[in-house]
Amino acid sequence: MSKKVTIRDIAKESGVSTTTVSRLLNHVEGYCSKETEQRVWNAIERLNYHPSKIARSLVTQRTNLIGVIFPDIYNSFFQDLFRGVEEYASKLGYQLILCNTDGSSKKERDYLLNLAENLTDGIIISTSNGEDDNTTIVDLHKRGFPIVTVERYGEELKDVPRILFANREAEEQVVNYLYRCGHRRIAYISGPPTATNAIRRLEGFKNGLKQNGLSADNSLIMTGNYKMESGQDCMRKILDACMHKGGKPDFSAVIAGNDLMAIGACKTILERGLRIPDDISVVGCDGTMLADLIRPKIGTIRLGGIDMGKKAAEYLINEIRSQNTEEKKVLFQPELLLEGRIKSIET
Amino acid sequence: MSKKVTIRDIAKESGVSTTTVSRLLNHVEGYCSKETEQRVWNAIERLNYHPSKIARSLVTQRTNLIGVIFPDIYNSFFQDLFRGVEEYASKLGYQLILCNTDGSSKKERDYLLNLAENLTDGIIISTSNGEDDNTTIVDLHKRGFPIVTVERYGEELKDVPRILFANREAEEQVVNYLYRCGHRRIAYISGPPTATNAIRRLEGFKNGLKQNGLSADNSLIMTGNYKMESGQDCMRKILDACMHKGGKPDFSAVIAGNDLMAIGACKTILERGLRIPDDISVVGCDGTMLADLIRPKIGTIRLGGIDMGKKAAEYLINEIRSQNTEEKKVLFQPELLLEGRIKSIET
DNA sequence: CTGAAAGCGCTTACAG
DNA sequence: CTGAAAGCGCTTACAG
Repeated sequence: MSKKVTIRDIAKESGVSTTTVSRLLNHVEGYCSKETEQRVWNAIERLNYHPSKIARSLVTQRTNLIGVIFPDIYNSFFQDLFRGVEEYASKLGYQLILCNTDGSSKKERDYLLNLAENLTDGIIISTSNGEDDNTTIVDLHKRGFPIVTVERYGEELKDVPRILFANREAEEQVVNYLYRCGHRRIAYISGPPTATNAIRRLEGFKNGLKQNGLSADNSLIMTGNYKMESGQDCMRKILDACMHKGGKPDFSAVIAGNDLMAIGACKTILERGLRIPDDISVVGCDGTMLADLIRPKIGTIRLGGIDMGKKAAEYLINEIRSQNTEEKKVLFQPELLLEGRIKSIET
Repeated sequence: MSKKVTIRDIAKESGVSTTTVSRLLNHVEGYCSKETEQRVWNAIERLNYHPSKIARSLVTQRTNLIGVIFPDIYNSFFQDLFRGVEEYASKLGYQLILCNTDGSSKKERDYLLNLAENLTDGIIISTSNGEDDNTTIVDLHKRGFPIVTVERYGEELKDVPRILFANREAEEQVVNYLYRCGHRRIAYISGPPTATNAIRRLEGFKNGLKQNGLSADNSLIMTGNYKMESGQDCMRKILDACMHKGGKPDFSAVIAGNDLMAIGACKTILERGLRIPDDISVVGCDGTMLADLIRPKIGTIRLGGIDMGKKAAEYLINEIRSQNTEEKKVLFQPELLLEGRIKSIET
């Protein structure tokens, strides 16, 4: 790489001090005659000068970098989240460092420490999609490092700014909707029991049953791991256990903890020669493109990842700029996409 | 944020010089007695010291940051690419800054300059999915800045390390396969004519026809924009123009420039009451999860985004470390996923 | 085995 | 309107 052009070279070239060049670069007004200014801009152009962000950061103690930590770039919720953060943050001059953890607590911890102490001005960390270890987050927050969590739960996080999704309410509403459509026996395929949001969704499902005077039947509830294959497997087990003599299932709907498992369930249902939604209505969760693309369409729940990302960025940047110290906590409400995707049953 | 702990504090605390602390931190061997070393580690632990990456970068002139620029985080090819880069680069201690351009040349240019001159040690930039402006890339490369391109074409890039996909060959092979299955009239839905890879795929399609003694029929070729809706639209137009009296189409297969458009085409086909693949076989391109998930399955072409990402990272890191100055150019070959997804026609 | 000192490329009080 | 100088927190020849 050809010799680096520094602010000194510009100062020399245009016959001013580095102070003046720096002021111009940072648009500090009123310290420079128009004529001098022009000379400096010319020199910058001529030498093709670009100030070093690193050097600037060392003195300003800000990098304008935001760390975003999540477990899985293939998951559309996190894609949405990233887009939301980016949309908000890029307008304010921040760039994003994206860290993929594969759900590993160790990676999560490494990234957190790595990004926190040095490199970024703040961090947005979402759920690990598994068992969340929050100790490092709490540590950092206590030390005053700007950090915002998304979909992480735990009493220890109560002072940390956070973005949450109403998981329980979401599944309750789905059950209510199904009930109104005449469904009385509903199966459930849960995400991994280590993931808080999976637990909450399952709780919501059970609450929903109770609210409608239905009782939970354990042979209709299976535990998967948020992957498609587990949706297939769980559906197989449920169908094996719950068929009427006539070859028809003794339940009329299945809810899965996410869209991928719901799609897995669909595969099994179709393989068994059953129809969706005529024999079984299927509802996923996440509002992914997949739910719209597959035929027949399945019901799903939109989480609003983009808006959650924007809000997370807003909270974080306020923290960074120490504005607005009021409590930062928001619960995002579900948007149900069920219309036309659920069979209505005469009751 | 509580007062920052610096290397000075550690030096003072453990009664050595900052030089010694620095050496320990950087694992420069043989400059420290075991006993002193222990004192230093203790102090680091006690004060919870984390060295500033920024300060280090200023003196070493390296940030261990790699910029990754692509147009669309929702596109699975770029997700694969990112994963590949990450897998390779993270092992060597690099972190990634991800920049989403939405296909905008201006954003692309801004990110390039922004990342290049200051922040990152090198950049991997993929196609913009539209008309690619390569001038900034060439500039940076000439100045000796490490940069690797993925799926960007143009004579001006001939000296820049690059990762390419055999777009032409891919579609040629698809046509050959379809021909062997007995297909004689094949429709094509192209990506945007501003995108070089779309052009090449279309060329490959036409080459394939020619190689098999078939002639291109313009009423069977439509231009979309890589989005699903355009696949639907194009398919509609083709069907409107090319139906036999009996309500059956006068072609037996359609190839789309990517999976999303292929899925759009499927929707239209099914809406018209036609069957896949019995009436029309469908082939996309990208090897996305979508192609496997939708029913009926459609044919597709795997690009190998993860491997391309790994190779890109390898090239880039070699450039950064000035190793291995031989020509860096590789053409990735397609892997066809057509088995069992194409109708065989008696001829 | 250890350290004093220069320097990476900026910004910013302070003085004029 | 302008600049000399200190300093951000490290690394690294150089000297011992």
